[in-house]
Amino acid sequence: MNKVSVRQLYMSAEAFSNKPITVNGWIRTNRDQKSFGFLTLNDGSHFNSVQVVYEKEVLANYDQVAKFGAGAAVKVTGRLVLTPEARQPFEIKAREVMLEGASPADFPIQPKRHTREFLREVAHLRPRTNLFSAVFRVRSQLSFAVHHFFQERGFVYLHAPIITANDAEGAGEIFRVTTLDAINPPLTDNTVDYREDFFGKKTNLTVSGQLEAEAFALAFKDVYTFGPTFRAENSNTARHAAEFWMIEPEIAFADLNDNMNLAEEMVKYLINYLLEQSPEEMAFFSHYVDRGLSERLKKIVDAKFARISYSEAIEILQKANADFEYPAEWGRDLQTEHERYLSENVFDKPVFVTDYPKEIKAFYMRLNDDQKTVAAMDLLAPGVGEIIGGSQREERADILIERMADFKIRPEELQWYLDLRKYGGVKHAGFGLGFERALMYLTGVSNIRDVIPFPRTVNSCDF
RNA sequence: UCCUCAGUAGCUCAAUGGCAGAGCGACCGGCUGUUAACCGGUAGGUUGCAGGUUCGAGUCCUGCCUGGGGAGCCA
Repeated sequence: MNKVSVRQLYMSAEAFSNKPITVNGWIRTNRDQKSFGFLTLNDGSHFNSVQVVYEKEVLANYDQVAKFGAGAAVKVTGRLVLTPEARQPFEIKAREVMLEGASPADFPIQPKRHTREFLREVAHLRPRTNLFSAVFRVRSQLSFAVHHFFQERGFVYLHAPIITANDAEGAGEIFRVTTLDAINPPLTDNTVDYREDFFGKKTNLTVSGQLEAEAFALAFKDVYTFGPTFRAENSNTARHAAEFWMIEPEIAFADLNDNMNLAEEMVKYLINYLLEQSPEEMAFFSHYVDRGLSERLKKIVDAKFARISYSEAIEILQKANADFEYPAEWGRDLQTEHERYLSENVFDKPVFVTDYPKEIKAFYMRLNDDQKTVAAMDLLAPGVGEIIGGSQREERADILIERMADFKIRPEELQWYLDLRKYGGVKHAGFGLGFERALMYLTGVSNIRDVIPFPRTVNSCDF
């Protein structure tokens, strides 16, 4: 028997026309009548489902099939019939419908509208809904697109460590990694003695693979990381998670402009990739999740991203005819309301903001000639805010050491990082792209918890 | 962490301090082409938890828990 996926049917329906096939999947809806009925069957291989027609005079178990509930798994054997005049392009005339796994009446995903909040509580079952079926197939596609983009350009993919002893990145609160007994840890002078811990020192989950990526960039020239990242921040927003994935390219012999060019090229590549590879899903998002999404994304591909300096941004904001809760002021970080105003009102497309005051950015960012700003860049996208943060890195050892001192980072903690400047150091740059933020931007899904299979956030680690 | 809104049937929501309800879903029945089918009927409740005020609390007060939205932090 020819076992096929629903995707195969949609890809080449003609080839299967009138042929006997077997499809395995889960019932979305079951509508029975007196002598025949219809199953909507989805197997996850395609956004769309396939309609199965079953008839009393064909199926010996008709009465049982008519009672199969939503969520039940079945194996359907029958003949594919093209139905160009009907609402669906084809259907399966069943010769046999076998129950593989029953689903009682209390199956939570019923054929009715559910809120995202409710579906989060049944995260193990929500992939069987239209929305999450689309989201997670696109998530898979987008991961692949990221690799495609960099591999086509000769970048080397680097697996940065998940566990690290770097405590100096300043990228946020960390999760401690330890095997010590939490109730009775080894003490020396009344403080926990991490020399007795697994690694013989304090260790934590990574907050960024950047420092390691820099080491590899200064060997392979163009590299990227793509892996999980952990932040123990007590953030309670729709765009923060404790565990998320980040893409961090790092390019050598390159400056901030090269960096922005790469970021812009990548964002456009990812959009194009999804529009081509996931047309059904993107059409669904554009219709039901964020109206007009596809058209907006297409416009972005053709647009030149705006680029302004932080100082220019402050000027625009100060002259703006807008009622900000906090007025823009040079030296202070941009508020969310400022970022939104810039990306949504002023430019209505992604905008790079560059050259921030050194005090509000990380120690490794390259000091500009004005001695007041650093070669940093944030990409602000309408609707989701900051999706990329990056910079040209400080390659001058003496200045880097001064900057570390400003941030109270002892050089011996990052001797290996300083070594990179000592031995063949060269100008280089890189950025971090929040994978989920990109996914939110590209799908129109507005809560990060709805683009992560099993999200981890403050006070929530279920499943 | 702060501000704010909410928590009542499986889900989404009503209910002036005075009998706890509807729609959807489920279940049962009907229907010869349905497609988030349609028509008729049935069942379904510790009103988030713990106290308090009151003759009487879903409703008012206090504390806690959970969730949404916003802010900060950031990707």
